[in-house]
Amino acid sequence: MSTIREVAKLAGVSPATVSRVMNGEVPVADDTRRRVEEAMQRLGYRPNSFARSLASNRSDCIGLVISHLAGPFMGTLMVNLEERLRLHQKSLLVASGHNELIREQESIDFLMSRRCDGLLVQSDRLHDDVLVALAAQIPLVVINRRVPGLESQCSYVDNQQGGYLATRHLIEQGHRHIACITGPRWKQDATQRLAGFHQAMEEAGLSVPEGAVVEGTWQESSGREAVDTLRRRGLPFTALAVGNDDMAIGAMLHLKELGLSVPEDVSLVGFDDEVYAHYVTPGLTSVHVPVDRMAQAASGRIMSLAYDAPWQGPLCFSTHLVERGTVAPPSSAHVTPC
Amino acid sequence: MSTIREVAKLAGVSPATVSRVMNGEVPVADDTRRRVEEAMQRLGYRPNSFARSLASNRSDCIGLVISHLAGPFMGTLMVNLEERLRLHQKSLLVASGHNELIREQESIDFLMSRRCDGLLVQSDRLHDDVLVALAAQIPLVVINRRVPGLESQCSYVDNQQGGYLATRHLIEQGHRHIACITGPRWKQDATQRLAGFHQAMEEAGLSVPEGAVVEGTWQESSGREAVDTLRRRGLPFTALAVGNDDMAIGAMLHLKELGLSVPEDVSLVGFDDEVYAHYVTPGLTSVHVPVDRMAQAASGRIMSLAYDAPWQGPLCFSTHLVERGTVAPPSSAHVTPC
DNA sequence: AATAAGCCTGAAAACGATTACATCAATGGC
DNA sequence: GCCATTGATGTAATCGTTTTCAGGCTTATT
Repeated sequence: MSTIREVAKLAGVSPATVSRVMNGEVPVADDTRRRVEEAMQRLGYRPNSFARSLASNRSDCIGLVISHLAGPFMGTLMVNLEERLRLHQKSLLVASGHNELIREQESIDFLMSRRCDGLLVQSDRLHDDVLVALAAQIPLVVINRRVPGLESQCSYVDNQQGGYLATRHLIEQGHRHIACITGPRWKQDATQRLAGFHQAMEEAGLSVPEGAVVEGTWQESSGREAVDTLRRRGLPFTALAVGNDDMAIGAMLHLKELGLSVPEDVSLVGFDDEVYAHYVTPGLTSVHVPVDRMAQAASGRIMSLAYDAPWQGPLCFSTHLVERGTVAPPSSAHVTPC
Repeated sequence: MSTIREVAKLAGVSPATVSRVMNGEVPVADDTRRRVEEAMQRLGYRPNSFARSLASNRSDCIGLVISHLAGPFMGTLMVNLEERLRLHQKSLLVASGHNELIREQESIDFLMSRRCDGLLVQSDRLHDDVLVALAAQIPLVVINRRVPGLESQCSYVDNQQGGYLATRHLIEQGHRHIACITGPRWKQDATQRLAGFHQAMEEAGLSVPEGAVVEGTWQESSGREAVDTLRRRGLPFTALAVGNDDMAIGAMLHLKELGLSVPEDVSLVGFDDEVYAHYVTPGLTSVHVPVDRMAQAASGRIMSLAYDAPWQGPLCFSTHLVERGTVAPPSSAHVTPC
């Protein structure tokens, strides 16, 4: 493996000049540049990234902490992040939080000890103030979450607007008795979606009876259980606004097992618009989340923070409703299906 | 940020000794070790990974090339890889091939220029000989593919056995007219699964008529199209062995639209056992692929190649059938449903 | 023609670890 | 009691860049 010195020698210049040719900030005479480039070519020169980092104190790496790598839209997230970063010759160093607070913290420590130039963090568990403190130490962008006081470094989706959209759609179809299956309360996206539900109900002058909101775990199974819970509580409902697609599908399959049909007896709206949302019959109406745009914004923002790249654009994205087959007007016969 | 020299000074030893304490290969007196550790603690010392890499010519990074990051089991794959590597304080550098040959090659170049200590490659497009040549340059483990001459560096699933399992299951249920929807011919896993199909058919003395095998694209839509193709060809079939779950679900939904019921009129077996395989009704019977074990083996193997870590274990894993509701004996009335 | 203002380039000092080699003391075998 | 071995440590070279500083050469300004 050849070094910058060998290239310099072959081109008849100093190592400094070779460095300048590579980094292209400082002006270099055309003739010199050509000679250096030719020499690099001839030797198949590859700059040593360790030496470069040591001298420049830059790693050209961006760290990514994901609370759960196998989660729903992590694939889409990573594709978009990786693509954008690589355009700028930056690498993506990935660490998983494995769904545990302590491991998320460890991941951050790990990536910091690797001296990443910036950090992208997708985490529900870390406290707001931990993130604020972190942002003071290193260029940071928070993904899929809004941290008060750090708005300009958070790329996220307007989950409340999504919840509102889903619920208003049900209301517009004539539903008055709408229950809600929400995600874990400690997750920001879950509570925001729930807030949107309440907002739409209130706006329509509809009351949300005690017990009409059931907390699930995001898992399909908890969607099934939530249906049982609602029935046990004896609450009448003709529609369900559900916090994500998995729970919605769980609820839907379970309703069918109970002999109720969707959307005739119960209408349903999911959230996330997963690829498999239309695998159920009828296809699940759901709220689409623009993960790709969120990821692109996050990478743009981290580039601007870590490398002063020019950047502008929104950091908060709104959702839209994808109508399939799980919503219909309530049949008057079924206003009280339980 | 403090340096090794400051630690050495505070502990009253030489930098070399501090280095030895950190790396722990060479013996250090207990008393000295304690003093050094205390000094590191006091200063909050973090070794500079750039300097370390430059001097030791090791990056402690493993590169991962994924042909398509958002693909089906990439999440599971990455969780397991990351976890194992981090146990050994190694980082995972991720690059995506974005489903194009040229970008896969670029990804490899990119990771090589980063001087990763080893490479994990999941690719269908790169030629066998490219991979063999690559393995001569850098510790390499190929994921989900068997490269002739590189068997000891490939972690993969026995797709043929899986295809065999699926087809034999259909045969055992009494099916005689079985069609197959396969993935793209140029993908090794697709052809292997198809080979398993042929093996089972042959073993049972069943012929595979011309046109009974339709090539799809792995996408759900191509499953639908394949059903049309088969019907257009006028081939009688009572069962379908399908190359993956998405196409299987596409076929299933389309059969229903055509007024055929599953499994009464047509039985179906998918492949991959995706989380959403049971979202369709009835749940899709499918072949389970042990991605986690494949990933664990891959990380163990790359550790052994790149860092001489002890390692042993299998690199080829077999699948098993997960029975749900899409397979039943053929009803004699429907031997020729088309 | 003298001076100033750019350009372009080279010399050399970082950057902060690892590691080959040397040293010295303590131990053990004979 | 001598020599060889082993263990613990220090010295100093090394890894391959980037970057500061200084200087030489052009060109423009007066």
